[in-house]
Amino acid sequence: MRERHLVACIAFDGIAPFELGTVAEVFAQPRPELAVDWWYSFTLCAEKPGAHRAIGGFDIMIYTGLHAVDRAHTVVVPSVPDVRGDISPAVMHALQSAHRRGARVMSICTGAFALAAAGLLDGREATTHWRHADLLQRRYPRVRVNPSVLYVDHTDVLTSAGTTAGIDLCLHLIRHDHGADIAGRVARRMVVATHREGGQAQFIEQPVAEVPADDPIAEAMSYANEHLATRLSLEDLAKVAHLSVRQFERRFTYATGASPGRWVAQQRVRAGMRMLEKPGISIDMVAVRVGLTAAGFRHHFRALVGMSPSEYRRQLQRT
DNA sequence: ATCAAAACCCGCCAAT
DNA sequence: TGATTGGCGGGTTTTG
Repeated sequence: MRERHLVACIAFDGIAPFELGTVAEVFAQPRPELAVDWWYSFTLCAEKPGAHRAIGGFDIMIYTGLHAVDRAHTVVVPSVPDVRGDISPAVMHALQSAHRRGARVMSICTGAFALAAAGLLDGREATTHWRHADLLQRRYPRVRVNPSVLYVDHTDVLTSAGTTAGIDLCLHLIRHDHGADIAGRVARRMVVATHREGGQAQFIEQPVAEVPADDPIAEAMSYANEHLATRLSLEDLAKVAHLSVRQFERRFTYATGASPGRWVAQQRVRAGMRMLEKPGISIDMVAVRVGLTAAGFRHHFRALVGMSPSEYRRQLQRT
């Protein structure tokens, strides 16, 4: 058992409970079932310990001051209450010295404003909720704001977009710390998508779960997921949904943000990715299992993941 | 790596 | 009258 990995999360008055909850769920929840040799130790802290009002009108009692940040290996800022307001000097200083010490500093949603105020994003690419991207850019011109990704990872500094993208970033960190297999199991425990790539457009990707279960589109989606190895033409899927091809296309795109063909290709790559995470199965075999030729699988994999299947697999070994 | 054929995607629009 | 539907054309993407 190596030294405990300390995660300090900084809260403010007006804290966003969802973002905070995300971080707590990922890092504070004990995971004995994972059988990893270390896990995180989570501390919620604030400049002034005591009751802090959360969005929704309830109070969160915080017992620890910013000194928790001084010992943390990872510092999280899940949101700031006012994107136009100033960050207190004490918080800025805590972030700066944590970063100087070599701690990882990450933000979710508007938390990027705190990182930017502390100067940690100067000259670097960063993201935040798309609604505040313009303001972030205007207030901190030296930050290269990219509003169309889910998260940006600079290893030492990480930023993520609105709300659920924070989950993606947390899972991304777990993937880095513990490997894709563990990250996938945590994701499955949380019942969220295993792996949404950081580079994906914020608007395009929508979880399947947002489609009501009795929706014909949802039926076509689960049919597709269960029959990835087969052909799955537009016509097939439209038939499953009991819709005309044209209407199916239209409603599918409306429901998911992606056209049927693209979505199916994505599902194929994702399924292939999960298979690649287990050693032993050849890439050609994976391709067949997800309904693509080897060349087609490589092609789509690279387009979606940004690296070849073999690179992806090699990268997992190194963790 | 290249290329033709097939499939997909989406604006358009007449018919419900 | 406004919303929904579904066929068509043809530019774009995928496949083999």
